[in-house]
Amino acid sequence: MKNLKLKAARAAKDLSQAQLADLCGVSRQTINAIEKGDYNPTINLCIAICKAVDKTLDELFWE
Amino acid sequence: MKNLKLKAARAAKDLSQAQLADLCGVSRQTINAIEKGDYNPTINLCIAICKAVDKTLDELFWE
DNA sequence: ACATAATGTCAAGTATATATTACAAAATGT
DNA sequence: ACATTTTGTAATATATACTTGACATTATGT
Repeated sequence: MKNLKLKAARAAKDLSQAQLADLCGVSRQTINAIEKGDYNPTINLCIAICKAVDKTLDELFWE
Repeated sequence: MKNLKLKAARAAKDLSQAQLADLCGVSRQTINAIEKGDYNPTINLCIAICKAVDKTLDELFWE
């Protein structure tokens, strides 16, 4: 399932997938895949993403 | 860094590492390593752990 | 003191998260 | 219309999460 909460949070910060990837130290494809929902990132990456877009784990990754 | 919040939550449910591992569908060693803090589990496993011990991601995996 | 359960840890294997390169298709701005 | 940025999506490669099996150590109960 797509992660629309992440997509929205990223939009709210006016970041492209590439910029967010850069902030998190991962590739753009990884961010793309996470938003698209077809994989299972590590908790450390989730935390890095949360910090970059100013959200918490529960806000972005809890159903 | 050790995850003492997880250790406490597991204790509060009176679950052994092996029992928790079973509930989450992973090996005991994986739970042990996560509590010990030397690795970086996937978000799906974190969510499974949270559900098993009745906590949220922020409660167990946010600093 | 003994038995058993729970935890810590190691080595070798398998599965999968993530990287890299590359290209096509949508958006967006001018 | 054109140019540029952004996004979607492959293929192949590498790092690492997780497994299995095994043994040692520390708790817990009787």
